[in-house]
Amino acid sequence: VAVTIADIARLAGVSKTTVSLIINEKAAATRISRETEERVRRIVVERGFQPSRYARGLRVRRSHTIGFVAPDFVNPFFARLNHDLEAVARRQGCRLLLGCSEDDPVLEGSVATALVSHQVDGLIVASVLDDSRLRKAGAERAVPTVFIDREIAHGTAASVASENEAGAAAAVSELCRRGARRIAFLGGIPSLSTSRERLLGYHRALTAHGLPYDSAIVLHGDYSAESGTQMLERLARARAGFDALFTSAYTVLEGVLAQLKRRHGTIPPEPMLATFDDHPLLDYLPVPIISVRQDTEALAKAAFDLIERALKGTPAVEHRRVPVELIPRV
Amino acid sequence: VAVTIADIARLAGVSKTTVSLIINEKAAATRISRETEERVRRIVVERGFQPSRYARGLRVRRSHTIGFVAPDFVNPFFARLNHDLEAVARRQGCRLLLGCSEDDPVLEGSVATALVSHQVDGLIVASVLDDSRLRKAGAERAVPTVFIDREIAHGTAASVASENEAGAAAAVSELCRRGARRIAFLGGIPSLSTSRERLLGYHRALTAHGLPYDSAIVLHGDYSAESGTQMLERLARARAGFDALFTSAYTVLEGVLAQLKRRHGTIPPEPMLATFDDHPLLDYLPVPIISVRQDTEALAKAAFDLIERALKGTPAVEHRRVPVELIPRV
DNA sequence: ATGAAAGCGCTAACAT
DNA sequence: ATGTTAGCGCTTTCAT
Repeated sequence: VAVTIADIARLAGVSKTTVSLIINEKAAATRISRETEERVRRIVVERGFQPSRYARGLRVRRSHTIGFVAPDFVNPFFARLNHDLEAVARRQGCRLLLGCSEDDPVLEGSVATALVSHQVDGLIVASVLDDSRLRKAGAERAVPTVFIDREIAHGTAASVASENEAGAAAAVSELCRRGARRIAFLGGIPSLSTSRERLLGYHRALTAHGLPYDSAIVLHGDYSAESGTQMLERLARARAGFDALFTSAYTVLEGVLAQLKRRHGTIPPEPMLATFDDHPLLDYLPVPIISVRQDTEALAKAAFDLIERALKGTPAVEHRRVPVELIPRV
Repeated sequence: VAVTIADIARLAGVSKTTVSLIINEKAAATRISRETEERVRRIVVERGFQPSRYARGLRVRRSHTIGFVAPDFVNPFFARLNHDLEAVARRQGCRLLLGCSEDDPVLEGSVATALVSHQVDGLIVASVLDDSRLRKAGAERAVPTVFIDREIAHGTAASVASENEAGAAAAVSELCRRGARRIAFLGGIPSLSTSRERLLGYHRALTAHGLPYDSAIVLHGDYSAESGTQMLERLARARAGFDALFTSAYTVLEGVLAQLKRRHGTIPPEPMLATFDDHPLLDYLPVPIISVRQDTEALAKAAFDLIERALKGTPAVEHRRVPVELIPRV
């Protein structure tokens, strides 16, 4: 059914080489005459010829496809990241091939392998793997990989992430400035760099404001709304008082809000709330929620930049950090 | 670098045929002895052999890849759709290849073409094309295509969409039941089936409740937040009174909320608000927003089902509708 | 129960 | 300025 390069060649009365050179814009070498080029191009358009990526990929070993694996594409942070990655891919003439890990290390592994077998030119992954599992994962990839959002084993593979520590510190400081004295920390998967760094920022802000660190009000779970709900319940049961709450991700905040509403019928003014990540609708809640907005566009650009670099044979293991924006909401 | 089927064959002391048969689970024909199979499998695992999709695709004409083009992956509806499509693709051993149209017909065309040139087995598209442009678009695809969310030219290609009319009618009826007498309709791109059908539902609900249809409070724009803001401004300037507002998509609602907040400093209890689409955070707004939740999982499943069917050579042009859920919020 | 060989559509080195 | 040819890694028909 599909028309091949051979068809075009026959139709134009030239060789496949000639056609190939023309469609790949390599007629530049003045090798091909103006008129042959015209003629061939006309026929190409006429017949709607589309070179097969498969045949080409088989030869050239470039798929113009890059893989993106993330735990969840609904989470507004990853949704935006996804959107922005697609946009920069598009500008580069690439396509994004998706894989969802559901924050499950095993699934992540199989999904990444699947993408590799699809011959992606590069892999961008928001990984749930902790450092211990790294070597195994690293081994199976001959594909340029950059870790995004979550940094794995500093020093092994390139990565791009937000300034987690500074962002968390800014948000927690803002809580302090508003008079909070006991701020609970509801974290995500504790082994991930995001959680660790945000906890560090929390700690730093506490210290800066002369507040003590109390592990009784520092909880961990995973990055799901249910986990947010559960952590808040645990906190309540423990009767360790608190007047403010910092959630380390949007999803966790969602769970917290659900639980607050369930308990109070509405979102009460106390505890004060701050969160990593942002969402437009936060502007309209009855209480002012301090949030930290990540620059997904910059993250996306940086990730591609690193992939590009690796593809060009400069496999520098670089770690980039992107600034975040504090949205105070008064 | 990569290990090929020839390597495995050599290592195992068998032919490529044998290896191929084994990795494709076609040893079932008892053709291959138990022990050869074992041996080959061991070596495959040992060497981490991954057959090249390109070579295979070249032969078999199946990429196990399907394309998804949507206007925006941040919009929570499309984010969820994207997420769910990835999940069902994964279960089928397929991957999702992304393309964003930004609700621009030209971009949509080029992005769809790009996906086709990547040899996707099928195309799922939330199209911004209106009926007039259809023939052109349809022509370039020899690829099984199903339109999702937005139905193009009833009768030409398969489609899956929500019960837009019923959903809108339910939401608007709920507004009536709460005492609304003049309900404004803020639509999206008027040529799209979603807008038309939701408008129909609005109309039907009005009629059912004995309310007149007044075109002065029925506006159209596009599916962006800015458009929501502008429509609300136009409405205010026109001084055509209204006591309730129905937005035909989440994005439009976002723009409306932004404008309301800008004007009143907060979201006022009047006008009453209802919208197509849903978001978890709507639960926590200070005013009860009636929303209509689409069943993205069902949409995703249906879309794949139709693609599957077409691939199996039953190219029935089918139009599926999936029910929506009214979330009243009192 | 297994192998040889042709060929999918393309690119690129090497003629001419 | 243009053509020949040898693969890329795989599947599949046809032998054995």
